[in-house]
Amino acid sequence: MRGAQGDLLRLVATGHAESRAELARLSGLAASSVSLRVEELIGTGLLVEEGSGTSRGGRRPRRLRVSPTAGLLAVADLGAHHARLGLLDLSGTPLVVEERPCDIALGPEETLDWMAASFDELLLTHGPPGVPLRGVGTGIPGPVDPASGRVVSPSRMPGWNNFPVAEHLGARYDLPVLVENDANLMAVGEARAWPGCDNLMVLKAGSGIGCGVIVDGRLHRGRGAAGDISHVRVRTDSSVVCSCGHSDCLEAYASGAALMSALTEQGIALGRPADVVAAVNDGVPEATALVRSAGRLIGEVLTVLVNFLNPDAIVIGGSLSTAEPLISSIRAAVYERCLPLATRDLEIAVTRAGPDAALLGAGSLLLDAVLG
Amino acid sequence: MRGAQGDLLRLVATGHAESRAELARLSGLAASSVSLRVEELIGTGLLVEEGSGTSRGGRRPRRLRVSPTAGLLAVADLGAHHARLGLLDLSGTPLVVEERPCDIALGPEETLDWMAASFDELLLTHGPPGVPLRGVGTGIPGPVDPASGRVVSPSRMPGWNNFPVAEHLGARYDLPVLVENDANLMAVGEARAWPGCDNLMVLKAGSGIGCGVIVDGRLHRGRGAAGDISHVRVRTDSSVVCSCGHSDCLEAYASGAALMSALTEQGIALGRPADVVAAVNDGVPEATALVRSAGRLIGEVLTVLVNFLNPDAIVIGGSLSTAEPLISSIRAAVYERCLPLATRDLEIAVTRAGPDAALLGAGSLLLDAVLG
DNA sequence: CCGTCTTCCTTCGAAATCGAAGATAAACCG
DNA sequence: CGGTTTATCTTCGATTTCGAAGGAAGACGG
Repeated sequence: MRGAQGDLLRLVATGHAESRAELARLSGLAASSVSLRVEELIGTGLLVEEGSGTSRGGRRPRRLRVSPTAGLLAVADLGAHHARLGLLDLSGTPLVVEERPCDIALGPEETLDWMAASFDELLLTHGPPGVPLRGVGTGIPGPVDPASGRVVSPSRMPGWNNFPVAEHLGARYDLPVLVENDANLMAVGEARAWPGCDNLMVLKAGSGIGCGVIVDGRLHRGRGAAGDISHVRVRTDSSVVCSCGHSDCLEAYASGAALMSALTEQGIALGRPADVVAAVNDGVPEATALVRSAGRLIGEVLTVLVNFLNPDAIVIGGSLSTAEPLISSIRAAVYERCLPLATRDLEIAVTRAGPDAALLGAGSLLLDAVLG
Repeated sequence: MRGAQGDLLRLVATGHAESRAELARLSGLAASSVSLRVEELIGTGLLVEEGSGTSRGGRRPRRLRVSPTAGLLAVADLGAHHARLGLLDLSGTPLVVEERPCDIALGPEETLDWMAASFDELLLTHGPPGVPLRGVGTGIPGPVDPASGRVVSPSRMPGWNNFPVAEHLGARYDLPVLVENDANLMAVGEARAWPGCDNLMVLKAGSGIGCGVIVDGRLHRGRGAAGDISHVRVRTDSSVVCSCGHSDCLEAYASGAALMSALTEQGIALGRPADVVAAVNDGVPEATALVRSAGRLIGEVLTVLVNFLNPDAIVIGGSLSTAEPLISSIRAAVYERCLPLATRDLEIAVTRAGPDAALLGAGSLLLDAVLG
């Protein structure tokens, strides 16, 4: 699976190429070499030829696909109280996705064991027999050091600090293991849904506020902590001290958790961020006003970043992203205050990849590891 | 100069490789293939063998250099009232650099003609005879569309809006032509002086405030306007309307132009930003106070970007960068307010490449075009 | 319906690249 | 000072990759 062969397989798996001719164009190899390699890949059962594609004026291409029996990826997206778990084939297509309640406060060992048990269960019930598991990946709602696969100073994951998640999973699975921040995975997942957009900011608005950054088509990690916008100081009348020790952090005003506690103070008790959206859709004026103000604050922070990064699109996901007032007030703030040059072709939109974005992103990154 | 040969030449020219062995390691080619190519490059006179390097425990490498007769690059860095002009050899080493007064307000044609005449003069007086000019590049103190080489909505370049600078130069020189924003060029120039730092923010503090961004070792352009931080809203007591139409932009408080006009109001009239630095060094308290406050404002804007981009270093250049209070107040603001995770290994330092950073950056980018 | 055009894919000799083995040259060390 | 180690560079047969030419399959147009 090494070298040129991996490249070709990757191009097919990611949907960038569907025929030998496309592979030749995209890989830069000669058409003859592509044919040779593809023949080998079909021989080893990783690729299959499946009917023919649509003609572009000449002979129809013979469509190539990654074999459904080539392997499976087990991926998860851990949240504070819920996790999404799924199985993907090597082209990143989900076979099954489930959301289950869990509690990361139980600590890393227990949570990861539960995750592994859930994977085993999914494989038993939904995994086609004989298809091998080829990689395991999970998103974490906190900072992750990409090199070591450790959780680093998470703010809301008691007991996880410095825990070697990748190592722990690696001991159980003798396979490529991926551990990455959840917003980063979301960003990678969205990136595939935004072809032609090489620079993307993906905002995850849920209990917390996360952001993943795609630069030049690839996930930008910086030194590991890139994309953090939750502890930016915002301009407000009041003054709130955030858990990070500073005052007036964005997170303290605009995160799902902050909205819920503000609503509780007003006598409206809710259980999870999605309930805030429900309240907004039910026309609860307090909820709508709070969400609007959160959107404005988020938008004001984004103006700085839009001028600086000049992305093609801002994509908003997470459980709050279905609140229309949030999106429109973010849009208003960004378009009002950013440079025309930066907003001229800027799209601000909700997630295209949907709630499985992080799982798809995990699949995408795992594929690279598997085909390394 | 195409393909593998260009790659090898580039590695030597950029200083990444000095011997055949290093070339083999960095290019991924087999050592034997490298030897063949290098022999050819020496044959065509582009590369020369020059003595031997220092041993790393075994046989000493035979040091390779780009031939001084391989070609010249003519580069310029246009400012509002002064331009730096220089000739570089193909390894990006300056043969001569001069600063000359000029006035971009005369419009693009006149300014560019003056630039070309200056290049001709430099070539006559300092260019070794028989060495061909291989590329021409210039930095522009305003936004440049990288694809078309046009100036786009510059704020302080009357008559330049939408002028096709690259095309104009291309008509005069039948050579690769580079036109790029000056802060971007500075960033590229600094990047070579910061090996191992793949993510860099380079601040140009002069009459205006510019910023170039290096992500993953390469210049980040976004849609063409990336790096703009001058029109970010800052938190201040007073309220000033900026030339962009919004209020309280960073540029209106912290740029060299803003500092000069503030000092003029206090009865201290100065001619150029460097005079502000002189005033600070002379212990003029008004100047020092203003520079400190400018540094704090810049630093507060940078906190957002540091959390977001998580760079390896912030490099500060431009004529104000020699004012020590500016640097220290930027440092203080960033270290105080950023996440520990983001500042743990963050370096905040003044330019290593010096006043020629933009010229060196132009050379670096031009080399890519020449060896395309 | 039949020639022409376009695109896709394969065949096969030519050329580039690899990589193992050896030659060269210097540092290290008792 | 001579053997040992380490690193650089070259030689040469084996392998991979290329690319021009041609075959295959369908679109297009009269």
